[in-house]
Amino acid sequence: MENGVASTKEEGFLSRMALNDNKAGMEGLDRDKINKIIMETSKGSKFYENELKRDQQVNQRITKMMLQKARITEQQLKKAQAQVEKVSTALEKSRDLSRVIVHVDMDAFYAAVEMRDCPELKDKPMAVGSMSMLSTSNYHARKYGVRAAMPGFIAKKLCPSLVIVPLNFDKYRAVSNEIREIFADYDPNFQPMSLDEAYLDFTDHLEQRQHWPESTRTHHFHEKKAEPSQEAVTEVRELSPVLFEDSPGSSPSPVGPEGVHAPAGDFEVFGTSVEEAVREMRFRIEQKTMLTASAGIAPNMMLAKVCSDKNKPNGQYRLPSTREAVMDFIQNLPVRKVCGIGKVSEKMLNALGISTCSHLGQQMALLSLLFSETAWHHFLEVSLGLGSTYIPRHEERKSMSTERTFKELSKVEEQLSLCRELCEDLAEDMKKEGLKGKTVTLKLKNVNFEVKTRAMTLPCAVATVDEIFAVAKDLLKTEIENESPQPLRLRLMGVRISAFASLDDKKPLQKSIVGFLQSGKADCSNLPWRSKQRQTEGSQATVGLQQSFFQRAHVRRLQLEAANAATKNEGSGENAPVIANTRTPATASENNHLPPDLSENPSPVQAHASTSACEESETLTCPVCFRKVETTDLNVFNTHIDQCLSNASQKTNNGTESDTESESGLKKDREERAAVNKLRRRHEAQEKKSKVNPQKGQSSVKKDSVQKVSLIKDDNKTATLQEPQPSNSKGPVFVCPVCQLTQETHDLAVFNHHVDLCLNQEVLHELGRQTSSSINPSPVKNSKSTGKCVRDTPSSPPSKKVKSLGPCNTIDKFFR
DNA sequence: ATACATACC
DNA sequence: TACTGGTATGTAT
Repeated sequence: MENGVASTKEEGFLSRMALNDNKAGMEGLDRDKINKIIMETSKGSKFYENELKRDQQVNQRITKMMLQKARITEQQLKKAQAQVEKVSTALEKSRDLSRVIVHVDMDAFYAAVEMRDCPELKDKPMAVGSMSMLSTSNYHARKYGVRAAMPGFIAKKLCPSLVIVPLNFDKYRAVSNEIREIFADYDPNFQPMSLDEAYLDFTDHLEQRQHWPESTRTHHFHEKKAEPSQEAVTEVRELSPVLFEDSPGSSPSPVGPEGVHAPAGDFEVFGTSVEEAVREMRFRIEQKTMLTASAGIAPNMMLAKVCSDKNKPNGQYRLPSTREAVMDFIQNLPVRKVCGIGKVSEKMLNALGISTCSHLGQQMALLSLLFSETAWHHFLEVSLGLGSTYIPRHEERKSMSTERTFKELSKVEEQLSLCRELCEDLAEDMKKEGLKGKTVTLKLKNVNFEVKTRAMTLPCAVATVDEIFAVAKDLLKTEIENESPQPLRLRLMGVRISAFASLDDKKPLQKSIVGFLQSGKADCSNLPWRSKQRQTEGSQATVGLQQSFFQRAHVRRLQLEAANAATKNEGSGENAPVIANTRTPATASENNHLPPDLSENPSPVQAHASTSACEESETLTCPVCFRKVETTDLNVFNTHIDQCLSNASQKTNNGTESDTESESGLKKDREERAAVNKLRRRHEAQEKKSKVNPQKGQSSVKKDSVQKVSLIKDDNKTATLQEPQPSNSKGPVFVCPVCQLTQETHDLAVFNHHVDLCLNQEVLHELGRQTSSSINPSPVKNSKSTGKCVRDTPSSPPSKKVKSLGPCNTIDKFFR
């Protein structure tokens, strides 16, 4: 039975084109009528044709999946079931209901702002955006089926009286800043997801709040109304733009056990419960911005997100922190509501007869055979109502891009100049953030909506217009050539830059240490497996230490700079251009049938680009004095650092302190540095361990999955193993994150023990570098042990120099 | 490393 | 007339 597979093309296709009515404010619409209008308006357009094509591709994927499903044997299924149960048990064990996570989301944000600022709009269906694309719509308009991501011209067909207001980002950003100030009062580490949305961890706030006096929980109405006797609730509503007719409404604080009641007047006292705290936050948002927000309260992020949608607009919903409540809540939840499951996943799951989370749970064995490991793990977590209980710190950006849609562009000169413009914009943005990246990607969309990306990675990071354009132009040229004599008929072009080398400085090596300094957590905040890890006491402690150490280093640097004001120092290499001469792609750049523009090209760029060398490969920057040391020899560099350290401590203590004190000052620095490293590494390694074994320390989830041998997976969809695995081996091969040596054990405890030893070894090294004769943790079994714990980054290839460390390993400990 | 697809706002 | 733009991540090669 081909149950679920779209019986007709039309029907299946609707899922892609049709109105998405699972969002708030869309209940009880005339769906069929709306869909008919959407389809009729779209039909025959290039966009429509392309969507059809993409839908076919999804259908093919589904067909393939169904074939795969048909080949599954009982045996396989049973085995898979066992596997799923194992993982499931481990996940269950890791369930943490102790956190109170809140997801806040402004109601129809852009539209609400525009309505607030233009009362004329209040009673009208309106949307923000353009005839080509809408960003959001108000609740009036939603009744007509008008919604975000719908082109304005279609929206107009649905609702001819629709008023479309152009975007005004600066305004939204300003409002966003206002609400973020409020968020920070409840969770200083809140995570903004966009201008109008954020996750907060209320746990700590609530603890504090229990001891707060009423006065601290009292908040005033911003505008004193003429009729002060009115009930607070009513007043709140009057302040808000008319977004809701039949909205659940936040304000009527249910007279909960703690609901301290709102006295009539110009203020309200909020209780100490979660609900009260969240209600208070929303109240303050409304008072401050005259805009309403909705919120979800749950024990993890995934659930909080779903909850915030539940009583939208201007409402909130709390899911109690019990396993039972969570499981009940999940049962009938449509999979599409879950963050991360979009149109396509939904359609594939539907094809398997899965539309709700309970189905998901029932079909896990099957899903584990048909989907990638990451995918089915996600499904499994969702089906158990699990999600992240830790709100990760805002991570550093990984890419930056700019793209533009326009009327057909086919002339080469115009394409080139547009490309240049994009590069200019991008370079400007890069400059603002002081970024440099190694990979430049060109994105093209032709008039048939077909998208292409072409990328090139340079040996060194770049940032300037000329550097970026030099690459983008070559990529574009190549595409033009490949298509010729036909022209490229473009409707969109974009340029992206990624693979950032470093933030403030250009040295890749510098990144870790500077990032560490700034974030107080080094790069580990970037690591993918960080997400579930709660910050440890240890890393908190680091902050203080590292500041004292690095602050002194900074002071030292300033001193030196002052002293050497006249000397060359900075200038020479610092801003040297950075394109390597190997950059130019081997494509036949000249000699072709291109208009002169292509070969004419800014030769200065070329010249500039090809003559400049990778400066970062020539020098290292001292973490103490922050000056460049012109050497590639790490021993030399380490000697320099040692000198700097002793200089620094001597200078600091100069005259005022005795020799012994100075001695101890030096020692203190060293110890601090060691401690910083120790803690940081511990933190990192902990997290690396948790990649193998993600759930808070114990019980192996990933381990199980690592052990999993691909069961079915003939063609694609092979389970990705964490480590390359000898095909015969009976288990995973663990690689120590510290010494990078392969540990051939299947026992996680043994492996963890090894890692701990390795870490301790490092600390010992750090503390008594001169005296220590290495105390090697005996690798459980190692392939090429020199006995030294020389670390090597698993992912980012370090410059060779770091690898080829001599006996002194100060540096590789320092950086990374 | 590159290309493409999916997802989110 | 007209179907975005910015970022991240997963999957396949």
